[in-house]
Amino acid sequence: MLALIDTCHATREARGNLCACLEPSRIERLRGVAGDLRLGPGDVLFRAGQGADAVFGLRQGVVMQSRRLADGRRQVVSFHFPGDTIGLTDDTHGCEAVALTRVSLCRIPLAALDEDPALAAQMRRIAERALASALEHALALGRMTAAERVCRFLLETWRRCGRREELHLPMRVADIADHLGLRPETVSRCFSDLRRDGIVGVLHPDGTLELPDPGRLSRLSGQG
Amino acid sequence: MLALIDTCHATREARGNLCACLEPSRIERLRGVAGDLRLGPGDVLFRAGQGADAVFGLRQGVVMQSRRLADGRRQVVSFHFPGDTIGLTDDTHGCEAVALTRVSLCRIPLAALDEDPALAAQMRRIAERALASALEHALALGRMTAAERVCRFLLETWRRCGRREELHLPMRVADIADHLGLRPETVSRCFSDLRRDGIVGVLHPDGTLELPDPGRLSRLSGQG
DNA sequence: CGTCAATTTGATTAAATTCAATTTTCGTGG
DNA sequence: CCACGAAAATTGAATTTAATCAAATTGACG
Repeated sequence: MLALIDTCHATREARGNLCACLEPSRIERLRGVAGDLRLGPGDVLFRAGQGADAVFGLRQGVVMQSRRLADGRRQVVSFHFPGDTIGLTDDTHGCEAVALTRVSLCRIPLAALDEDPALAAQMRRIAERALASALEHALALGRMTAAERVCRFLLETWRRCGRREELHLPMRVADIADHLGLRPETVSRCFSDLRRDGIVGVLHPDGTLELPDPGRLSRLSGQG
Repeated sequence: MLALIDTCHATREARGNLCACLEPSRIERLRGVAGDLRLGPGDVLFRAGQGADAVFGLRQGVVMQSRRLADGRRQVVSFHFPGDTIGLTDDTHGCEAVALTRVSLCRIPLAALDEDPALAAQMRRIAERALASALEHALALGRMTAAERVCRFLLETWRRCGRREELHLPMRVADIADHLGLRPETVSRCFSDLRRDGIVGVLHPDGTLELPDPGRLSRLSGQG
């Protein structure tokens, strides 16, 4: 567990790591309450409607959060990558969280927040960032074309995964579609167009996609 | 100012009143730091990009928050009604906030949060609710038809305004359209259809709309 | 009463969905 | 290692929804 929290701390990013803000002494204290968790592809971290008594720091792997309307229509709320904090909600989970790959998380009981004001403050910052990012996403859904949404998604994911040459996308096309408010066929067509124009490389069977020119993606994503 | 905070406290709702959670002694302390603010229609509370050093409790009136893409496309992020807390963000405002009516607010410096853990905790709850509501909205934008979005908007606004027989809608059709990711013409057509079917009454010149049967609206809003 | 802006309504167009068919990928077992 | 079957992704054609363009109506305000 010691190693776990250290790794969690090492992954620190401006984005939203719960431990990122804490001084060593605080982290020391956190060790006592944080739990370890490992999941495989398809495993459920929590379900919609379930009570929330902890948040999770994602160390390794990719997690997807989604909601459903009664008639089956699905909205994929977010994809999470290492360093992200998952499970932030008001007493009851509104979404279901599923692992898309092998995943390793550390579990932080909400009770720990009441005991540590610095942790609670960091939690608020994370909630604020999540809110800002949800509003950005709403702007994309409400005001961007299909092509723009796909470009923005790739660009955003690229940024969040460390701006490497290649992107690892373990989710299915249908998941991306439900994230962007589109149909899988539409997402597929957008990918094909981007490939044809040389803006993205081929999508390898393992989910790896090459991004030769993120700058061009940016221009196509409606002033991202 | 005393009366202001009392009113703010009196407006308490489960929804998101900053003062709602506080015991009288806390509120007493808040009096020392909270400021009063009054705006008229069209006045700007804050702009996008501006640093955020305070949040605002809305006592009276309606406030609209919006963002813009570089090419002019606009997303109306939210409408706020009495009892709401406005201005929650990560250090810099991502939206512009404008008064749609005469508005009265109390201003709470963020510094006050550092001094009062209970206030900070309430702030976190408010951020979490705002996040949940932003995700709901994203679901609507991504997965609902134009008619469903309009019904959901009316229903949601009706709930937030105290479930009265009539609804006060001081915003323009274009504002609702930019909120729902639609064009004004489309929103207008949806309203006309609802009127034709007797689901809403006439929209009076002062912005008042009668809602004879919220239950039917609910059924039309995609399992709202 | 006249002007301007906002809304409403109508006709046409464009974008994305839907339906359908084909190809590719992936897991399983021979 | 290769063949087979199921699931996913891709591509094509038709349809639907909402956007766009355009005109008429309504309402606010001097």
